[in-house]
Amino acid sequence: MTVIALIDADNFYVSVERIFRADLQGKPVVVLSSNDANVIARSAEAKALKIQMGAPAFQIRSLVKEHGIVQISSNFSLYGDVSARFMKALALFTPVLEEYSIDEAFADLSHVPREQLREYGQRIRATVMQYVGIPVSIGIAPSKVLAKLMTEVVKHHADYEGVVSYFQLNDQERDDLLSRISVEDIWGVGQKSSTKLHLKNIFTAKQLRDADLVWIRRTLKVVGVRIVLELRGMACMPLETTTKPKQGIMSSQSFGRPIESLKELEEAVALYTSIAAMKLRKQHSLAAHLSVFVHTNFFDSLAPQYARSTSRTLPFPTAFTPDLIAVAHMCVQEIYLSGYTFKKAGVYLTHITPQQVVQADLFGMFSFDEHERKQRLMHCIDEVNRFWGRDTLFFGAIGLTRDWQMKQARKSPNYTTNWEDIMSIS
DNA sequence: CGGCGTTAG
DNA sequence: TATTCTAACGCCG
Repeated sequence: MTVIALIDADNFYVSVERIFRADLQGKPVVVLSSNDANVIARSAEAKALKIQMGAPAFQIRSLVKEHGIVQISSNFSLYGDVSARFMKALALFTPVLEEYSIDEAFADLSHVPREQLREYGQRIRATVMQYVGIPVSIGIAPSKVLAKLMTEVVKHHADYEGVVSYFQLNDQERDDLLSRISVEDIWGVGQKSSTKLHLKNIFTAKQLRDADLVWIRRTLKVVGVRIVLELRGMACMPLETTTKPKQGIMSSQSFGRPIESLKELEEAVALYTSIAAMKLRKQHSLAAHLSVFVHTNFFDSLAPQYARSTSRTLPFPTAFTPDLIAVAHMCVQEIYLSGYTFKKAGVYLTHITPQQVVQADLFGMFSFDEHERKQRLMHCIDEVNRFWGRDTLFFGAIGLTRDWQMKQARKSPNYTTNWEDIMSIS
């Protein structure tokens, strides 16, 4: 039988910040989204103060003052780098590893004798703590959905010491455990599905596990059937061990301040296009379709509202930033309306194909030589920026002032990815 | 195949 | 003053 472990870093972003700031231990800490707008990670102490995930920063201001909560702007290059080290540490324990998200991985532990699973889990925890410096929780089970559930359980019961295995429980204990879990806490069961289940008097994980599969298939489709089977201990979600190129690449951001002019909107869209194109090249892909969206501030009930998107199919797949910016600008010009105050814009690249496969277009506008030249140019720019920092070379269309860019007042240094920010001991 | 709905972190 | 960002998948027409 398959043995799957889910290794989940505790409060990952906060834990990463704590690696470099010993003074944050034991304190309530939150990490904020871009524009320092929302809470996107909370330390255990912050959770104890009832700060909700996603809470707008301005809503927790009195709590911050009262309890001395430390607020930190998100630093995704730092989190990404620590995540890579985390995954590397996990790879020491199994060749079959799915990097599920920035702070979680599924590992196949079928090779470990059943009675040694918990001890093995403890070794993983200790290793990650020693090599990376972050605490993790581990749930072990015969399926992904159950492993996810076990990880949630372990986080709420200190006596498990960070590792719990479904295999250590007898039937009665499994039933008891599943009866104490609400359906909405199951991985893959969201708000809409929960409501449907509640109407059928299904409230707990045990009730869902024992539900009628025909009704489930009719109501929650194949996704629901898969979840039920997994709850029964039948693995039907295989581990995805290879990283597939993204099928869509999005770059969007709320502005640091409202934008009214077409010129500034064009600059912002040019910036987002170049970021998206960079991600595209990083995974060695080309895109053949580009969409742009803009909208006003949905939360400002007094302001006139406007939201629109449009897209273009490109004559041939490309990752050449200037060509993409030119198309993006056509899109913005099409949807821009003066008299509105824009809060957010974004660029979405789709119809993504591998770089190697270049298909000449039907109308003969495609020149392979030109394509090669453009690829070499972008490669040079990427290399320069990789070495000297991402803002070293950029296209003029982005603008020079960019004072509409997001605010991040409380960002930690890039300790591990920028020489300027490396720690010094005095 | 595109658009929509749902879920996730 | 202030409400994130990104991605995947399944269904339906």
